[in-house]
Amino acid sequence: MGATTQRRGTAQRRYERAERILDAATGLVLRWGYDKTTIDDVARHAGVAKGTIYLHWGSREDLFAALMRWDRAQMIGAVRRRLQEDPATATLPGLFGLLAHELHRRPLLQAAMVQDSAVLGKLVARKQTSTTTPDMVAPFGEYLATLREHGMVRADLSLEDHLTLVAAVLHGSLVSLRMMPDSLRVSDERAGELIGDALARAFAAENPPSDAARAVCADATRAFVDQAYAVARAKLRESLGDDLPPEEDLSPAEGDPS
Amino acid sequence: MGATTQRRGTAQRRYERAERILDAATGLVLRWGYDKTTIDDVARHAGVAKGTIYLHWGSREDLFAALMRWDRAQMIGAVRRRLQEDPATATLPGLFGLLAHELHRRPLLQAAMVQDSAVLGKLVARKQTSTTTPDMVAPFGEYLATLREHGMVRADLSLEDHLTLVAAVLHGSLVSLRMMPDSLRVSDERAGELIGDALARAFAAENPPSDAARAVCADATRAFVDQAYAVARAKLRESLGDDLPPEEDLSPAEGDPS
DNA sequence: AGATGACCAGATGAACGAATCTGGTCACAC
DNA sequence: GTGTGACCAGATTCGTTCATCTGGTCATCT
Repeated sequence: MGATTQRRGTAQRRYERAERILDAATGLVLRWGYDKTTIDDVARHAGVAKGTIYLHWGSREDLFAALMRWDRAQMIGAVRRRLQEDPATATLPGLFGLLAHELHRRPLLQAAMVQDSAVLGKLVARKQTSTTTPDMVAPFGEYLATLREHGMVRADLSLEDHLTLVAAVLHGSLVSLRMMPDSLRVSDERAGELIGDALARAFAAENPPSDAARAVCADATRAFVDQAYAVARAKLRESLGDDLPPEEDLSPAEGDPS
Repeated sequence: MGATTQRRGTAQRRYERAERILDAATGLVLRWGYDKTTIDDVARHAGVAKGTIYLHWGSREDLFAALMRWDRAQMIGAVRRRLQEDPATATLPGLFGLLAHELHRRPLLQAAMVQDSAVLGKLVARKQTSTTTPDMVAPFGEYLATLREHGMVRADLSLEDHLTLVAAVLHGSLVSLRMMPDSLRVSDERAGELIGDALARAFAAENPPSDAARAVCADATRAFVDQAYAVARAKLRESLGDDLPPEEDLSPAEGDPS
């Protein structure tokens, strides 16, 4: 019993330290850009020694890969939590609106999505970040198929059509908001609403769905997000190893990237 | 009479030469990028002497400004021509679909819109290209107001909302198409359809419009495009001066940027 | 009058060497 | 067992120099 407690204490402290390092790295990359952010800087801001970082990750590259995965897992986790808190959001518009909203709150993921070389520097050339996550294409296709069977979305759009529109709208909203003159800019919140709504309307079938269809859609939406979350967690575990606590032990800070 | 004919022949030849130069410059910028394209290169490809370019434009910068304006005027001209040929396209979805389609055919305007530094090089940092053309914001607002009065679009979206969605979707479609894996990519034609359709659905009012409303909308659409074309032409005239023939004397090649 | 291309001042880019920086290591301290 | 930071090889940066390039000019030719 005591050995188990001690073991848990150590892993918890390691995870918290990893988080501190990831937090520090995030802040510095956003401020100075990837190229200018050194391991030494990260260590100092995280309040650890430089060598300590190598206790968590084997190389600089691994640290920054962990960063993206961490932010992504947190975003999907936040969407999932919102879905759980408010069942009314378990719809197609709800899902896209939440996704857009969470994405708009995450400058690092935004930078990755728009391949912002000011932030990501050499990472841009090296990693061709796709707006689709390959692992999630098939599950998204299945989710859409479920919606289509229940008359929730138009039957005349292919998976490619759907992905094109989702990618275009999510991506475009990030960039065009930045470029919009101040007098014409809408809030991030509003942008999220507009995006969710526009996609929902673009995909909506002619006839209003039945209540039973809505219920199936809600279940399918939650299942899809659960799956996305599981994939994101698995990826993050590749970067954090045993430092990542089991799912039920998430730290309270997760979901608030500050 | 004879002097007038001679005058016209000279101006026509000047305009054609200007077009040859602009055509050559376009091709080279797309191939080598703005930074690598020299005036000497342009002259050689256009089959004129280097000094001849300075008979049309005072500086390298002016030449490349003319380039963008030329392409833009051609795009809007093409949209306008399509509207005239097929009155059924004089609708909101028709307009956006045509715009998207023409934009997808114009790599230079695309590069400007997405601020592609591979193509535009130093021009990117210098000129903060907005996805909105300031001169066209108010006319677009008026066009929307007309549509709203006649129940053609939702009454709950502001001008900012509309612009946000238009900018996001047009812009996003350019970028995300490039980033989509080959197996998932749709054709440019299809992308244009999807975009026009999505925006139309996003903006559509609840109730189907009357035939009278449709007619007003068609008139308003044509008037809006006419106005956009006039603005684009005025801008182009700033770059070409008297070399630009009056509107009715457009060369047959205009509309086919090849 | 109009087109041309050699010329030139200033800009650019490549090469080089020296100084500095940085990712990764590991002996040492606790 | 864990955390540390001095150390070091290689990478990067920066200033200097010089060769080459390029935008713009204008005397010359047609």
